[in-house]
Amino acid sequence: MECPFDTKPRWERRKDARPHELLAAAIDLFVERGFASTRLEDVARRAGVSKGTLYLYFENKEELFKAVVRTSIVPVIGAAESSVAEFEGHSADLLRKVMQDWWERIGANKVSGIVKLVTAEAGNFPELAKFYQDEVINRGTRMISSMLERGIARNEFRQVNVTQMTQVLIAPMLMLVTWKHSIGPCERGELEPLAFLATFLDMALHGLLPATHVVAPAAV
Amino acid sequence: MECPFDTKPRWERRKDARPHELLAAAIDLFVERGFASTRLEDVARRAGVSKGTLYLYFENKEELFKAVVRTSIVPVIGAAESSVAEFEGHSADLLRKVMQDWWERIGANKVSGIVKLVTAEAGNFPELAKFYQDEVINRGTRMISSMLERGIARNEFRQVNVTQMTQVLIAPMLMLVTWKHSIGPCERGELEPLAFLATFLDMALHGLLPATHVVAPAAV
Amino acid sequence: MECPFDTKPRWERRKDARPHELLAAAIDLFVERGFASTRLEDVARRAGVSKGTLYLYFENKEELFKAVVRTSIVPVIGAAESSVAEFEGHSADLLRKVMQDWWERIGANKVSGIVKLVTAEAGNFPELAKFYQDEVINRGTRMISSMLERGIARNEFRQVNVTQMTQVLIAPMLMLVTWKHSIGPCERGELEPLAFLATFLDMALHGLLPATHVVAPAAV
Amino acid sequence: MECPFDTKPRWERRKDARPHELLAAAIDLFVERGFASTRLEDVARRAGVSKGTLYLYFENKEELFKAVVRTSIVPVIGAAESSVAEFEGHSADLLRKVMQDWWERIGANKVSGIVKLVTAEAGNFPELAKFYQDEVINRGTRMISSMLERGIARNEFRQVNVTQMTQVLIAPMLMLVTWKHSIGPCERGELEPLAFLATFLDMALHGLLPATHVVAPAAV
DNA sequence: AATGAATGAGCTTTCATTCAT
DNA sequence: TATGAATGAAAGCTCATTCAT
Repeated sequence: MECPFDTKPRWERRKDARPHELLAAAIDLFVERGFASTRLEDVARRAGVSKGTLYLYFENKEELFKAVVRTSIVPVIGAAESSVAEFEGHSADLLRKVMQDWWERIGANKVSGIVKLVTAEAGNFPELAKFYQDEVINRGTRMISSMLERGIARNEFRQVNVTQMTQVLIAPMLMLVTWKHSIGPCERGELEPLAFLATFLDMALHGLLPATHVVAPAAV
Repeated sequence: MECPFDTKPRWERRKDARPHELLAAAIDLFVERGFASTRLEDVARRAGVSKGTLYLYFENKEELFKAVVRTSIVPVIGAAESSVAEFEGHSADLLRKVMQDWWERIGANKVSGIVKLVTAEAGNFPELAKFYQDEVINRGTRMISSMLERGIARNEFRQVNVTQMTQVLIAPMLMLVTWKHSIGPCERGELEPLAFLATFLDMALHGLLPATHVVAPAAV
Repeated sequence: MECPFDTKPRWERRKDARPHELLAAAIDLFVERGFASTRLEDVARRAGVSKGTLYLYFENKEELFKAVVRTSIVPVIGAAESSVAEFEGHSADLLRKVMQDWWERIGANKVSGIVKLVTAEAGNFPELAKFYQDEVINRGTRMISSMLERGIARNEFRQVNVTQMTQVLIAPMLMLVTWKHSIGPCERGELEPLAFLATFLDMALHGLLPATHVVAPAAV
Repeated sequence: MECPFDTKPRWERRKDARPHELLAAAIDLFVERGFASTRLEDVARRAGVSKGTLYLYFENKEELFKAVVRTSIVPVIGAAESSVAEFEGHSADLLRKVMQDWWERIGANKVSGIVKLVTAEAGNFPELAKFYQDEVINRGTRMISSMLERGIARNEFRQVNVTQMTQVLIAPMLMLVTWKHSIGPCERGELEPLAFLATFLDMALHGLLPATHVVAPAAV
């Protein structure tokens, strides 16, 4: 006789869990092997389902990848947008907060591998590139720019070139991610990410804050 | 008098030119599509030869790639090593020179695509990763470290942590390359590479030069 | 009522039958063309499937070949081992039985082509050679030797050199197989295999049986 | 200053030697690797010439192989034919002589590899098969048959079935060759070829000689 | 909803043969 | 006569996607 509880067939109980399990498996493998080299069969196996099942939930490999981005990265941008919209303090502190959140939710996380993957393979998958551009880069860029504009409007930042400064702020994140997922693992002398970010922020704020501010140089 | 019919031979014998032509085609395609996605048939076609011809000059795809690295990147490292060995002036100027040379010969060049390719795909091709590690990363790292040690020995630099500072100096080059070959092309607001490098150098020298020194922001 | 249009599905799902069908196709083609010259696409086509399907069931060409050997030859050795272990009569009769079984299950059969193939190509495929050595030759040799030792122990055979006599007993089988799959088909005057085997057995028993025995020429 | 003798350019002096050198290289490689697996480039290299040169002397791979057979095997058949035509003694001695000559000039020699190669690959190269059939097998068969007929005509042999006995006489040679070039090298307990041939001859003569003859059994 | 067998285009590599030099 | 660069048809194997069950 079987246990009277939990008699529902497993697949039924799991109906809602499937997409999560598949996405979790997908993110792992995409991060490990990149987009082109990840085999859908492996994703399915890691999620404990068959290849066909994967196609019930995701139209194809690209849609699966988009879903991974949508669940792992886009929400972080949304949160950052909210931070910018709702923050009440000094813009320098807002900037610090946004960078710190990025580090916690992406940089230090497995998800950073997805960011690196896009920089690595976007060229070969134009549709993915476009999707990522629209959903992540443009929104992220806009968010950072709006943060700068807020600072300028409140006279907390100098009248810098917003577009260019936006790139400068993105750069260290991009670098950390590239480092972590390519050269980094081979190197002995680690690039200490938090110290690096701090240095970068100091440098950036040096260019952003009105002249009267004095910033102590950070230890790299 | 020429024959009025199309007398073009089925092929032309160009033993000496072939390797160059093939390497040129290979570098173009590797940069455009990456290692895995580059088809040897396309390389051959672009060089104006057949698939088989390529194999007369390069044992296989990996060897072709190594040859590309050997001809396009390794010599730049060699030149930098010589610079470090032979330079007579202040170590800060040496540092500037090395960075500038890098920018001219790699960063601003198509070759930068190869550097980016390696960061993108090394994980999937361990033998290539090892080759690049040995021939480029280790040598490059050693070269930069020796430059720092020279500065310290001559009391031109402070007693910094050489290993870590080496990474910091590599980082902006890595970033420029990543930027240029992934996000960059999609962006409107360009990251101005020379300005970026200059900023980085200033920041680095700020940490390197003895406290008494006053450094005017340098134009790279 | 059947649909009057051609409703044949693009493919049919025959999981259980496939391995057999593929092995049957493989054995035919291996026997016809040898190992190196057999194209997996042809094997697949003969089995009525596509190239890819073959790889669902066999990891690669060598594994396919091993599977052919395992299903067609190895069991015959197993059966012979059992015969030797269980036989109760005179060792000369056991020897006759084993040779006769070999003829029925291998020599007279298509499978003999596999034996010939191995002698023909083992030199070019060391891994296959090792496999066949382990699974067939060593086991077969041991089986024949044990048969001889049984005869000697029971005083039914003379104290011959077991190792050498084992080779002698293998030789005619090898010859028949070589003959059948190379010179034989071209020849008009057939080598009558059964008569040949009988002659050989008589000769061998002449050397094996104690002097006092008188053996009537046996019909195998 | 150079030696005044031997000033002719090497290629001129070698003009006549070329075919020999190529044939020698070809026989080595055909024996080592078989027909299909032997690369003409390797043959050329071993002969110390270029691939193109090989094609000056031999139309293609098959013609090269035919030439190998013509120089290494056909003459032995010719010699045997002469023996049969000119021999003056007892036919049994003629038979022994022919077998012994075969052993010395083919069986014990590298050339035996060519015989084995044909049994191994004839099926895949019909034109070679036909050539070998005409030049070697048919002539060889005829030669052996004529030897038997001579014996019968001179009342030195019984009235046996010539066709079948011819096959029986070919068989041990075929077996030795197969053994030597496939299973043999793997086996510990060597099949002693000369003893094996002697046994076979005794057995054959037992069937050939008139009843009054008494033949001592040979030690296998 | 779930499965996994089946497909076939695509890619790297090999080598007999040709032919410009 | 001699060379060896160039060709291109194969062949083994992979994997995203489809679809009968």
